[in-house]
Amino acid sequence: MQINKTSSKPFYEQLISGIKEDIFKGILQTEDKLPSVREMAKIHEMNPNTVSKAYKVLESQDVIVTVKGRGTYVKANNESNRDERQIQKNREALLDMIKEVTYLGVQEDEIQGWIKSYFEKED
Amino acid sequence: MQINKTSSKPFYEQLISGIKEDIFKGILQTEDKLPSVREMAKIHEMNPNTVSKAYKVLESQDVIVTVKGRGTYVKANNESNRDERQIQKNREALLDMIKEVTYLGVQEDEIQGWIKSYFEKED
Amino acid sequence: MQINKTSSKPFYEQLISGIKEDIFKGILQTEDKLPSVREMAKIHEMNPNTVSKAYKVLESQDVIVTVKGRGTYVKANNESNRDERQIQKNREALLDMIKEVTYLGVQEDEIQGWIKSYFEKED
Amino acid sequence: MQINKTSSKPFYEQLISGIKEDIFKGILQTEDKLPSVREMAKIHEMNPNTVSKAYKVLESQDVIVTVKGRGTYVKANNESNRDERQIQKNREALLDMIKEVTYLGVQEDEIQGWIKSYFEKED
DNA sequence: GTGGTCTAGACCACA
DNA sequence: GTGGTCTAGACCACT
Repeated sequence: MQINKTSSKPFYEQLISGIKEDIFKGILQTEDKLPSVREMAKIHEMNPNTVSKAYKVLESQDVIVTVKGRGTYVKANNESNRDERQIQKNREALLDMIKEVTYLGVQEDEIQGWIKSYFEKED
Repeated sequence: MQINKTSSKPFYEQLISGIKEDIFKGILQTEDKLPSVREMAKIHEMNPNTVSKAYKVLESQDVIVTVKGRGTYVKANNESNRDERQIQKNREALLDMIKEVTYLGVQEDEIQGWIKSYFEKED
Repeated sequence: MQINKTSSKPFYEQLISGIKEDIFKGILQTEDKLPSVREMAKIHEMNPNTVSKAYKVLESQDVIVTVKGRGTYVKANNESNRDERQIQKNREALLDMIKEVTYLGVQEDEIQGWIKSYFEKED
Repeated sequence: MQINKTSSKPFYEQLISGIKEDIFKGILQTEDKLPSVREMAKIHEMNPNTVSKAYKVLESQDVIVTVKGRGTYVKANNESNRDERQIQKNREALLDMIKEVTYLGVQEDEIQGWIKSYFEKED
């Protein structure tokens, strides 16, 4: 997982999506132990508070679970349990962006093309 | 155009996309005069400075022109003159967001569907 | 002389340079009578106050002279009487602009080329 | 960098060109951290909002990046990626100014001289 | 500590 | 009347 130090996206959000990505890709499996807050902070050269914040959010989203004195673990990946609120939020932001590029002169086909080629590359 | 006072999206950004949308939909035409800063502020019950900020951003994006002492006008939308740099930036941000929702469990079809229905609504 | 209604340059300044331009090109000769404030305002569809302001500035710069009850006339074109203050101001603004395009990646040669071709075209 | 409090040029614009100049001269290097908004405000005895405004413009021009909670940094100056649109705009404004000084009695040689000596000074 | 947003209110230039 | 600049001061999000 890479943290982009010059991105306008907050570190803690980058951490969150990074961890989710790792789970999605299978790099992190159910029951796997995550690095401790301090370790993770060292790895990415960031403030432990920032890592802590990310873990708290992930816990509130039922993605990980923290056991006092033992550490933090990946929860069973309940795929059916989509966070619709989160999705809705992202959907709106995405449509805003579509609006933006449309205004810049990009047509629907072109956008769909971007997405298609993105998913092809990912395979 | 509606300003959502409880949204986390700043007022001035809401104004910006609202105005762009109005132009895109043809509600605002080239050369049309926008409400004055003070009027717009009154309409949406916000501070003139906030409106001014939105207008300035739109001007820097070549969407409107503002002439001191006279007002603010919609600029000709020079679609042939695509700002590839700007498009590239937005394209990247868009793909980041796609990545994001993908990890939230959304499939490619679903995303393509969102976009399709967005463009259908516009017609 | 053309007044650009959507330029960010104030009308009265456009008028001033327009008149100076006409004098420089010989369209307006020494002792020629300028249109009255009201006429000029009608011609360019602007407020008489705006024309009046331009005339006042030109008068203070010794370019024209107003005779009460008779009208406004072009003064003897005293070429040696360069308005150094005005030139200095423009010189600074020009260098600021050079700084700007330099920052955008334009080299000295290219800029000198622009200017050269500008003067060639004018001949 | 000096801010001229009596100049008609707005503070924030003076700041913008001052910072660009520092970058161009190498005083500020890629990835360097700029003084914080509040520090910069203190240094030049101005309101933090004014500094903030300058930083925002510079960010929209891709000159700096600002990361919430961390500060503002000089971006890599991607010279190969010339923004032709922006250059075109400045070129027109520059030629307008040339026209202006020409009517004030300045000759082509003199203008070319200004530019030449500007670049010589920079070395 | 960092920057971002918003308000309120003053003063100026232009039409 | 229009927009532009600047200040002072409040509150919020992120590190």
